[in-house]
Amino acid sequence: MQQLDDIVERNRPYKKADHLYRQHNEFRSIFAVRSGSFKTYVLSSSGSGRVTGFYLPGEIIGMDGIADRTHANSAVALEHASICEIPFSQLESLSLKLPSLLHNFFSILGAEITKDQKIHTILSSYSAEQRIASFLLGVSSRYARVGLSPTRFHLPMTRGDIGEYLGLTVETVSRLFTALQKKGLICVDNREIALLEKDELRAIVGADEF
Amino acid sequence: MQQLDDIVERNRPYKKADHLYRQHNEFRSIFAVRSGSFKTYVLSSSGSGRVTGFYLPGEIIGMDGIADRTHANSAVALEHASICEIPFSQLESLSLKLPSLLHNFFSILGAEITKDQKIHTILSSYSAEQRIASFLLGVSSRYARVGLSPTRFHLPMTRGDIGEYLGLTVETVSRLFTALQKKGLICVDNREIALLEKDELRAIVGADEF
DNA sequence: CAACGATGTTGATATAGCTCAAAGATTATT
DNA sequence: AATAATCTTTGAGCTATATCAACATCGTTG
Repeated sequence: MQQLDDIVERNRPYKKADHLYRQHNEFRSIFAVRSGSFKTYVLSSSGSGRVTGFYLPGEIIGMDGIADRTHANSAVALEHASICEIPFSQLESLSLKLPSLLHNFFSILGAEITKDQKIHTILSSYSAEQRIASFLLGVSSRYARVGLSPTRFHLPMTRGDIGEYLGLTVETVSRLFTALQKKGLICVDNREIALLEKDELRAIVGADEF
Repeated sequence: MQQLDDIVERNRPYKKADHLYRQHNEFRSIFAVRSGSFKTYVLSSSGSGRVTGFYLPGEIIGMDGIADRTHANSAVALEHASICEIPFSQLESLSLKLPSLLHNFFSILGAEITKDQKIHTILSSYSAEQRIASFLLGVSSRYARVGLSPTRFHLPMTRGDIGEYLGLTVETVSRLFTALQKKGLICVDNREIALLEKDELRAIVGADEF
């Protein structure tokens, strides 16, 4: 643990809209979010970006660069944020000496794979309402993991970001937030969300997740 | 290389519809496809499965189990197939001794992550026609990688499988195959596909892929 | 070889979510 | 404080794709 701590660099804080890295940048490090949040996105050649992920405190960003040593996404802060930078080459060499570190790191990579495959299922088979319900429950349990409230939280991203991430338009996201509120399942005050009826949200998603 | 070879187990061949592993099975190994092909899928509680991936010769299956030591998908042979089984715990301990093996393995995991994120973009923003074009070009370059023709190939999966994978219905997949054929971009004879105008397919996809 | 189940195609119709538009709310900038 | 820019909401109409249905083809098995 001490040895891992030694290779970690605590960077300057990032403010909203600061980039952690950009698409095609050389891959050097992965980053652990300490506070705040980031989104990753790709720019299609037609200009319009698509959000590929959101990263909340305690989560790891940057694994999109491991394969070909070039970042496939850009990563940008959604609000004031701070991170720990972990130089990949040092992580790699330290892994060779610390089996438990290697094991943990494999788990982190595996979790990223499992997470991405779950989104595949969501995008290929869920209705708009199911996507939103699933998204809210997902954010909820991610906040819970770091000791924050799973029922009342702040969304750091715009409706547009959520839409891009879930393959929906802004308008659809907005309408569904309103609709879920009318049904009494959530309470929306701009970006402040309260999940009032988690079980009903789970019922909407249907699958045995969360 | 010899040491890696020593831990690899060459299993009995699999025939169509044989399972390599099933959802919730304990994770023990990853598998390299030697010949034939597999699909991975999840069963939603509502019964209907969703295909999460196709695996062609030279590709690695099973990384969905690394995170929590339990397979998140099932994997089933689409045709006669053979694999190499690589017990994960042995791969892990061998990685500690062979830095280049570790490095390669990280690259493989990274490539899986990059691939899954690309599908995310496809599903969240491409039209049905773009999805099909992208899928065909993807299969083409994957066959090319193992020395097979990138312009004439056999699809081992059903239209239904393709539809589930791309978030489309069977009917839409079928109609688009017909439509692309009418435009003269591809030639379809049941599961035999010829890509006649790759550049035009690329133009449909639009992005700078392939 | 006949017959059955699985797969593939095509057509007609329905609908979920998109597009376009406009106004209101919030946040950032001067 | 005023203004601009961005974000959010709501409405009306449209369209890409789903759904439903019927039939054709393929491949397997008795």
